[in-house]
Amino acid sequence: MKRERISNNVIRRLPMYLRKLDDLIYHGVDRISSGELGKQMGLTPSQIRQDFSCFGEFGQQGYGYRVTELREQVARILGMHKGFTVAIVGVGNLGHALMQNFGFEEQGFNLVAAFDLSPDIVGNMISGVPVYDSSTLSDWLKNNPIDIVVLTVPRNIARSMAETIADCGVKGIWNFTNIELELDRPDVRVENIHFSDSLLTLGYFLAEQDNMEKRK
Amino acid sequence: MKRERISNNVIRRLPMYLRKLDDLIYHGVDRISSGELGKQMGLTPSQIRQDFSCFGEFGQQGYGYRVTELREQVARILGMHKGFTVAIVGVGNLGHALMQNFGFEEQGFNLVAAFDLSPDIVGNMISGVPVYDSSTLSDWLKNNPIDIVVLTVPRNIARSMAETIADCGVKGIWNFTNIELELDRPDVRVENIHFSDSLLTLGYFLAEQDNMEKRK
DNA sequence: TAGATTGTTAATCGATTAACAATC
DNA sequence: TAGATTGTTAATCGATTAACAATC
Repeated sequence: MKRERISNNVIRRLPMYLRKLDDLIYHGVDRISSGELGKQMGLTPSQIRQDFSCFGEFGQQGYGYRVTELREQVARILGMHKGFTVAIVGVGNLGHALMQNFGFEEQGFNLVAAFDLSPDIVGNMISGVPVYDSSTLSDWLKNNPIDIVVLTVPRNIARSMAETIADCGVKGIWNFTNIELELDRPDVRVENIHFSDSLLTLGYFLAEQDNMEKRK
Repeated sequence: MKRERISNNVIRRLPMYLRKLDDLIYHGVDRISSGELGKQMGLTPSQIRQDFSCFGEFGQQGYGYRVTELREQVARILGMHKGFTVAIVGVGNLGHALMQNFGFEEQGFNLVAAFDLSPDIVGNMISGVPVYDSSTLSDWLKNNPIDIVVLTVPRNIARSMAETIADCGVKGIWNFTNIELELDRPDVRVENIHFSDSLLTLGYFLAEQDNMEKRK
C-alpha cells in the first residue's frame, strides 16, 4: 500500500466502484477478479488494482476480491460510516425531489432539517424531516452543527446564502445553483452539480456527430 | 489549429469557459488575456491557449481575446445553435424542477414535450410545455423525432424506459436515474448525472479532513 | 517602435497500462 | 502442486506546463 497523495481521478472512481459492487451483491456475486470487474466497468484490471492499492490490500492472490468485503472497504474509504449530518436549504421542486427520492440514509448521510422562505411549507414535515424558516437558519446552525448543506436556492440568493452558511461552521456545501461559488474558504469544501455543464457536454457530442454526418 | 481527437478533459472544460465568459459579459468585460482568464478560473494560461487552439485561433497576439467573440465560438463548438429538441420523461419533483427552473432555451435547447404516468398531471402545461401520457411515448417519438430525452423516472423502470427510447431514434439520453444504463447502443449517447457519486465524493473529502484532525 | 500576448513546439509531469515476482 | 490472480515496480502514454518565435 502506497501512502501518497490520492489523485482526483481515483477519488471520483470510488463511488463508481461502490455502485458496481452494490449491484454485484444484489445479483448474488460474492467473488470477483480485477479482470472481470474491469470488463464489466470498462476499466483495465491494472487500473482497478492500482486504485485499490492506494488504500490497502483488499484482495487475495489467486482468488480475487470478496465482493461484500471490498464493498465495505470502499464504503469506509468514502466515510459512509461517519454519518455526516445534512441540512437542505431551499425546498423548491429540486430540494423536494432530493428529500423525497435521493435516499440520504442509504448513502450514509443523516438528513436532519430543511429550510425555506415560503410560509406554505415552513412547519411541514417532508419525508420525516422538518422544514424551518430560512430566517432562523443562521441561529439554528450555530446551535445544531451540521456537516453538509445542500444548496438548492434560486441563483440570485445563492452566493449570500453560501457565505452565511460558511460562516456557521459547515464543512461542505453541495451546490446545485449552477454558479461558481468562489468562497475563498479553504475550510469549506464545495461540490458542484452543474446541470448545464452536463447537458452542454451531451450537446457537444451530438453536434460533433451531426457535423460528421454532414461532412460525408 | 490542430485537428486531432479532442480529449474528454478539454470537452468538459468547454461549458466552464462558457459560464465564465457569460459572467464576464455580464460584468461588462470585453477583452481578456489567457493570463487573466487563467487566474480567475484557476487554470494555467498555457492550458487555456492549448484548449482553444484545438478548435481554432480565437485570440489576437498582443491583445488577448474579445470576450463576446470567444463566447460565441465556445457556444458554436458546443452546438448551442443547433437547437436540439428535448423531451422529459418522468415529471416527478425532479422533472418538474428541470422544466420550471433549468432554462433549456437559454442553453440553446428546445424543450417540446413531457411524459408521465400520473393522470393528475397528464394534460397539463408546465412552463408552456404539454405533459402527455407515458403510454403514448413510443408512438409520439416515432412521429416527432427528438434529439435528447431527459430521463427522470423512478429507478425500477429506468432501464426498460431507456431501451424503449433508444429504439425510437433518440440521439442522446440525459440520465438522472443513478443507474448505469449500459445500452450497448453506440448510436445513443448517455450523459449521467449521478447525484450520489457527487455527494459521496464530498463525503470522501470531509472524511479525509476528519481523519487528519483525529490523527493529530 | 516597444510591449504584450498569442499559437505552437518542446519539456515535464502524472496517470494509465504492462509485466512479473509473490503467494493464495 | 498447478493455476490464478494479486500488489507493485517499470514502461508507456497522454495531458499539462513552459518556452519562445510570430505578430498585433
